[in-house]
Amino acid sequence: MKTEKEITIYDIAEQIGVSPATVSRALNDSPSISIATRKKINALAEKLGYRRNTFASSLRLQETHTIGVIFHELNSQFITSVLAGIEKIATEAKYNLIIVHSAENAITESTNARNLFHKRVDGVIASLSFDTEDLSHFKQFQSKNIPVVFFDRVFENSDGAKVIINNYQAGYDATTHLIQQGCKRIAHITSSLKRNVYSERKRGYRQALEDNKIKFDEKLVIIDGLKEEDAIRSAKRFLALKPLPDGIFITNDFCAAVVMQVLKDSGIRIPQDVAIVGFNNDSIGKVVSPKLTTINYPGFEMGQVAARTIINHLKGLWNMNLTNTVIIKSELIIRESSLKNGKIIQ
Amino acid sequence: MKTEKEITIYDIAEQIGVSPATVSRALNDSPSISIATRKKINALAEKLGYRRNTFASSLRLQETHTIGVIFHELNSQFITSVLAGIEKIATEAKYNLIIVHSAENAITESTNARNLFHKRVDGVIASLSFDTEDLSHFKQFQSKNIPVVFFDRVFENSDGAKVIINNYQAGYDATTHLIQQGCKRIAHITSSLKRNVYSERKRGYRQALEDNKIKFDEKLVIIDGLKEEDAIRSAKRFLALKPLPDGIFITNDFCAAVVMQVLKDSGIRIPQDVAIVGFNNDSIGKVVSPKLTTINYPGFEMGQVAARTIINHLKGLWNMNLTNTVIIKSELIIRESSLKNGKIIQ
DNA sequence: TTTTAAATAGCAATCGGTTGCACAAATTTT
DNA sequence: AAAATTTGTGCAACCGATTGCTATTTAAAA
Repeated sequence: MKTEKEITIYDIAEQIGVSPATVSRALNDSPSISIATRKKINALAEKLGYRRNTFASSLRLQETHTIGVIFHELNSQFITSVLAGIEKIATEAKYNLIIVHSAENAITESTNARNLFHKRVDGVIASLSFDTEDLSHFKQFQSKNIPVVFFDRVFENSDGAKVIINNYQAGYDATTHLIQQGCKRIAHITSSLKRNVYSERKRGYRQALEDNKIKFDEKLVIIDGLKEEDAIRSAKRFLALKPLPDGIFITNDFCAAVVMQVLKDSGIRIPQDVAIVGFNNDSIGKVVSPKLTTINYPGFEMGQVAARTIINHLKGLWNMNLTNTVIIKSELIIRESSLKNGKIIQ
Repeated sequence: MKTEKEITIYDIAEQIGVSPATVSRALNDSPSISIATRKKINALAEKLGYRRNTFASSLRLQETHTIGVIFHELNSQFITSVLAGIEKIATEAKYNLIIVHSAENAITESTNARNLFHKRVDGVIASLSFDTEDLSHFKQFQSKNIPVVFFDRVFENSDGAKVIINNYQAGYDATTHLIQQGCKRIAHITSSLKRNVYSERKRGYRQALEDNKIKFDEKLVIIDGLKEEDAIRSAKRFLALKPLPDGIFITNDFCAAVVMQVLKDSGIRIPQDVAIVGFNNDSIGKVVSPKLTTINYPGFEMGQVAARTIINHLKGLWNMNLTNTVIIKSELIIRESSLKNGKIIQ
């Protein structure tokens, strides 16, 4: 079906009158070829519209210059920022990306891992799905010495490199802020505690309560998914709590926005009746009213660090297994939704 | 660096005592190999953890079974839905995807196209960036008979397959709805009129005004980007209009949400003072107050249609150039932000 | 039983780029 | 001017899967 014939190094070699080996070396800027020859070959290649056959190359070199990215879902600004960060570094280093997502499903994640393995990625960057129970599907990479870097959702006590934030601290800060605003009874809407990000935030939430002499109550912890319907369900469960809490720490901005909407529809005033703190610093937080207090989660930076880690490892610049965990800085951003007293910042 | 040796068809052939050719055929379920042999080979392949070397295969077959997807930006639910739709169909047909985005930049788009070309994708699905002026960077695909399908943002009078909605009709419907709600002076916040989606919507907006004997006024058309800062700027320009219009048709939900926020901050009541209709049916529209009236833009379906079109073409099931343009259905979703009178539907 | 046809599997070339080693030419050193 | 280097290129063997053509075996037909 192809119309124009594909140009190969053999064509170029023939036209210039050198061997294909010389052409190959010239195109790779090998110093063993004279500059004059190199120039001539590159010029002709350009003119003929030569494009390297990456399959032939990968076949011979046994490497793909490709990094696989596995993540849970494409539904937040945080995750798109991470991808942008990865993309930036990968592009600079001339690595290709194959991006797959698990839709929060452990089986899909496993299938995706298998696919990446078959596509022979040189390395993997991953964030775990909701219900992933173990890392067995990443073993295949280890067996071929393919590096894997986890970000965001990780198994904290597993081997390998990880890029995370201090979720415990973030949860602690968010809760402390609510307490400082005068909240006495604070609920926590979160998601699968199998995931470090949520369990750690909960730990921070709990510790902050206890440090302020507020009794931790498991009944105030509402666990569900992060989709719209899940958030609506969570909000309803919140509304059923008696007496109604006066603050909520919600581990996701979109979820927080939906909950806020449901509460407002029920005639609850925010923050006067219920103060809310979200998580992620998604742009949605700035278009809801009141604007959402949240934790800034630096996705772009996280993506960059993850990509840089794996690429440097692949290039042999450092051994990844030594640098085990990188912790990125996060911080509380105070807006209106949590301000029972005090001024509006921002 | 690899630890475990990679299994090839030669290893399998040797262990079973057949030729590599037989193994290859068996793994591809060729009927020219007896069922017994096929079973034996597949079982051993499985046992040894064989993985097909796709480079060797692509090199030999001169096809990659990969589709490139170029789109403008990863910032809306619409676009992630499109990707999900493409992904679904591609996965079912065992096609791989390479996904790149231009960040609304014509030069990046061009570079991306070049990269996909070098990676020898079998086909391309694309939506144009903001400031793309011409389709010259897609010529390279035509020259090799690589099919290209455009979706959403297209050049309407160019050759090739397109998957779009009737943007004119959608703009007409949105504006008519505002008029029916009693709006007399309706502004339009939109984006680059180089893009069909925006120019067509504007055309619909204008026609609706004229059909209802409202004079079209170019001064009421505000053109800017779609990011948060752009939307804030648009909102300020809107606020400077004298007399202030009583309705706005905004061609993007996120943008509409931001504008709404700015207007509310200025003490404007929505929809009483200004009624608003957005576009895309992003989930953000349901968490702002009042909830946003919008146009449902079926991204998932659009992605599926685009992918199906190109894959069927690649499989030779139909000739894409004959089926020129597919129009997907869109519709007005009425929520609170536009209801000056009438009941809330939802 | 012999001939013909069908089923099964192998040979060997091919896809295009890379690279260790060999070799010739140009340059420098003795 | 001869010997020792340095520089620039070519040869040929990979990398692994695929497939047209051929050869062999087996089953069916004459």
